[in-house]
Amino acid sequence: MPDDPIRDSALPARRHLELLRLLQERGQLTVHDLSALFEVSGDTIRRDLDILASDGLLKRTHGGAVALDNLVHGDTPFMQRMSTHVSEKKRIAQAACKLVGDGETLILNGGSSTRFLASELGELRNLTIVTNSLAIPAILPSSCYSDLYLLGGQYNRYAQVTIGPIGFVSASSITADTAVIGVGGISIREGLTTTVLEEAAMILSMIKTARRTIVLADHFKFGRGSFAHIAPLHQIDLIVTDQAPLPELAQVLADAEVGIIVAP
Amino acid sequence: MPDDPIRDSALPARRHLELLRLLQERGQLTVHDLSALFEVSGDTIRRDLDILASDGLLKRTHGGAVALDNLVHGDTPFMQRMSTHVSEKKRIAQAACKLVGDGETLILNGGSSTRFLASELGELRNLTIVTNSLAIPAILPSSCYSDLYLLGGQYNRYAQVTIGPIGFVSASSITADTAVIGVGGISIREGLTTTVLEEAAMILSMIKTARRTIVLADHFKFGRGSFAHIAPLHQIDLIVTDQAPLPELAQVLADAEVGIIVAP
DNA sequence: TCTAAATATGCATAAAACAGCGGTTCCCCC
DNA sequence: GGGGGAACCGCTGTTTTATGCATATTTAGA
Repeated sequence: MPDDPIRDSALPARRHLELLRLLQERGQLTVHDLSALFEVSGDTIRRDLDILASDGLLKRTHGGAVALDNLVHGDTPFMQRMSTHVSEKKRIAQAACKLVGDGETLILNGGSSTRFLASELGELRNLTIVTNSLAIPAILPSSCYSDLYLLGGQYNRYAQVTIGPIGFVSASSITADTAVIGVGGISIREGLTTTVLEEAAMILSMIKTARRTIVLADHFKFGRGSFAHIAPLHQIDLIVTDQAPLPELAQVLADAEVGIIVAP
Repeated sequence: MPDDPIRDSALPARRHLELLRLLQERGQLTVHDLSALFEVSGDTIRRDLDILASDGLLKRTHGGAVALDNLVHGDTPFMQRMSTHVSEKKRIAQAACKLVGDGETLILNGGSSTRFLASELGELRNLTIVTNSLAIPAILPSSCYSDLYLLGGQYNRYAQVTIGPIGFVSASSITADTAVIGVGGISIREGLTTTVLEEAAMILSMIKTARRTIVLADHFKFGRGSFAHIAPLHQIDLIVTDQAPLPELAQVLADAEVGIIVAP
């Protein structure tokens, strides 16, 4: 409408951009405020937020939305990552559990996804687990493992992991059945990526140490690339996710012989 | 006294994030404080905490919640040791602190005494710390160290330590200024002893890696011998305790050129 | 042991979300 | 120029959620 000064750009996309900018600035938005600001109904705002939430650009809540720091360079508080997309990660963890058998040797890296997996392993028995996460030993059900090894190295306070070489545990080399890896992004051009540079090399070692590699990734990771490259896609065997990737990425994964399991 | 007024916390999710941030900062929260801070009823806070607890993001307690990092694994017999002779161990830790200077490299083994020491290091700066305890990184004041290394190895659930060779950290050998060691017993006949067999060899390696060894031991340890022998008394330099040992042991220690510091 | 505080449970209320409907606008293509 | 369709928007009634309050119960601490 020509009578409106600022809001004449009635395009929804414009409103979405403005909305994200505001969110970045304030950390949270309420439907009520936005409705007044843009002079549209609450329903419209609600629909906008739903769309943005389904794109993983914000976290929808009762009454509005809150920001989720998806900066590529990850100084985002770990607890925040633990508290976003909780239901997706839980479902992924439960699906991944079924891929593991009693008595296997697992390597787990230290991310929020692998933590959820660790807490879901209660049904299994006699696992041997190797990890660089200091949180996993605390939450891992003690009934599921017979041996648990922690990889030594420099401690990263934010991620609560150690970073170092993994070639040896107890002074001798190891081979594992399965590496279960949480990553920062999965994209066609960059492959697997993560936010912490030093961690990338460590994760690659984990992949090479294991006969089979399972990557845990919610669908928001698809198409995203963090700055530290871990490995090309063909180095992994399986991706467990909550929603199938877009056809283009799916095709590339198929060509690379990477299986995809979508958690129900 | 709440220096940080939370202004617009209309959204529950925002409150949850803020709450987790506070928790990470303070380690523990009370329902009462949070209720005042966010200006909502205690019931609401209680429900929030329940949700976050069910997501595995914190540990619920009577009256509030604690961070998972600070959680000393529920019902380990280790907790009993943490809660016995508390005042003695605190005094010992404070006295031992004064023996450490800024910028030193410390090796700490994983016992209740060294944990108390770790929590008292807040005044120091630029330490490099090497430990096999998974609890120490969680309680160590982040202001005191510039680097923190965790020794890898097999995880002992009860003591929350790793057991393995310490010769390498990040693939290269190390030398430390000071090893601070908590032991199970100090006796004339058996020297230094501990309860976990595998740990004994590891502690001896720590002692040999450091130029100086300080043993933390409350007076109940004197004359007691656990079954795993660590080293003879002459291998250490100092004992920090809360009460002087009996003359006979004191004489042997003097002959072995071991200094004794009695915490006031 | 005893007492005060904290929790659990049920309920009431207001706000927000959801689902469906109809109107409008814009664009594409005939 | 003019359908036809798709997207956008606001409205209405119903359902869900968040919150606070009252009561009974449990817990922690003196």
